[in-house]
Amino acid sequence: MLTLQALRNDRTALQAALKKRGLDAAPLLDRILNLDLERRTTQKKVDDLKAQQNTASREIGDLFKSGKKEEAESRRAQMGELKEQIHQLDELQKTLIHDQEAALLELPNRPHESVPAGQSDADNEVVSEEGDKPSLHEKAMPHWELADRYKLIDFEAGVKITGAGFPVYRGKGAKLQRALIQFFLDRADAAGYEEFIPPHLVNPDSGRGTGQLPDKEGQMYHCADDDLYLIPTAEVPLTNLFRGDMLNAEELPMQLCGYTPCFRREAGSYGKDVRGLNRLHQFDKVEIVRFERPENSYTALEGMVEHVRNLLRDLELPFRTLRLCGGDLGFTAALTFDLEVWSAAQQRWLEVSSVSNFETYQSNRLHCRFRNDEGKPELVHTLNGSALALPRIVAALLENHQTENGIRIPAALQPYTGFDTIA
RNA sequence: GGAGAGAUGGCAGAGUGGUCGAUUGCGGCGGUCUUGAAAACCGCUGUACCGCAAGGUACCGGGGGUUCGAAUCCCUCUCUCUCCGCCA
Repeated sequence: MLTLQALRNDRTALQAALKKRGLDAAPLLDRILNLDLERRTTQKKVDDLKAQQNTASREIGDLFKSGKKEEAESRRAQMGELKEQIHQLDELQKTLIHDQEAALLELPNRPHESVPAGQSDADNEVVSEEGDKPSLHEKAMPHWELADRYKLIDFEAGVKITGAGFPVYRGKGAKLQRALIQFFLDRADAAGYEEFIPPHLVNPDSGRGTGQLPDKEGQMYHCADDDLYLIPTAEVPLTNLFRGDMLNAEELPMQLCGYTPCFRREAGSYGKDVRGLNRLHQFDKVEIVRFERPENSYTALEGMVEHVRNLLRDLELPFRTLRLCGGDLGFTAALTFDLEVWSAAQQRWLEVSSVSNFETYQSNRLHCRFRNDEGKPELVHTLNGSALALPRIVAALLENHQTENGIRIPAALQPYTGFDTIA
């Protein structure tokens, strides 16, 4: 969430920035600032009363010690009303803080100045496009047919043992998954990201830390008996690693990566969008995460995008980079670049990576800080990106590299698969 | 699952009802000394909120209670550790 300070300091600019999301933040900002004013007034009152109480208590203690018992007793008898007043104001203060916190949680992150205004993904800005879209032979198929033909993925078996959206990978299909994971992890390692294997279930505090809770509750699988959530992305456990911590300034930037399966309920989709590997309830992903000093975070973001581009180049996939517009920008992000690969057989772009800078939006909720050069605690900037999510990469690999004699494995991946063709 | 112990500042670790926001050590910052560094010595060093400031208030795992007054007593929850049981 945004800091109250950011909101108070420069409300006009904030309101203008949020407009790029298509959000009229004025009523919410008014509500928060009014609550803030009331909270401060109450604070002043209650602090004064408590100061009175503290002074009186000290004096009563002194009276007892110096043997003036009667005077002490009479002073003590007078404290009741003061106590009651304090109690009531304390309760009011709690309500105000709670309401203010709740209102603050409703406010999305402030878009970076480079974010274009816009309603939907149609308004995203194409930053660059790279690679040649292949022209396929006449009998070319979409990936779900290829997966079936070469016995790489068994969608029906997944439906039987679990349900739709839980594919079973088999044979070379399974090996391809494992090869991609290893390939992505090796590249992340070479780029300086330390590998982590985090838990795949997290507690509610972690869900709140990265912003999945409370608003996106329905998108995660929940284990009710233990009140744990299946992670929708490794971002959740990786970022929460440092929840509540004071980071060592010399250790910044911190670069983490991790492979995990990801679980998403994704209710409400249908049609070609969810066909085959396009949208799944369980999928694999390698995630990269950075904790940065604020002044470096946008340079770091560029670096992360370039890291992902290099992966796509090595996989010989045509791709483009989008700068998300305000309307398509995630709730918690200040700036996001999406990377999309061209799906030749489906004739459409598939999102394979989303790289974002959250600035202090996550770290404020996480209470994750470092000591700046003045020795003062300061919120870090957090960033993350997929590097990469597997299913749509697999879809594009199958479709774009298909020939009449089988599917060609890109050279960079062959050391990992141990085969150069799927036939 | 059973029994016991514990949770205090960046870290370690004292503190069992009244100048305790908290002794001390480490770490960090500044200084003396030194050509420089180390060592030694001296000093400073938590966070948040209110306030122009002076200052005030809160925070010793979370929540509640007792009391004029709680890190300290009581209740409760969470977590950690040790031992036992079960298990990959």
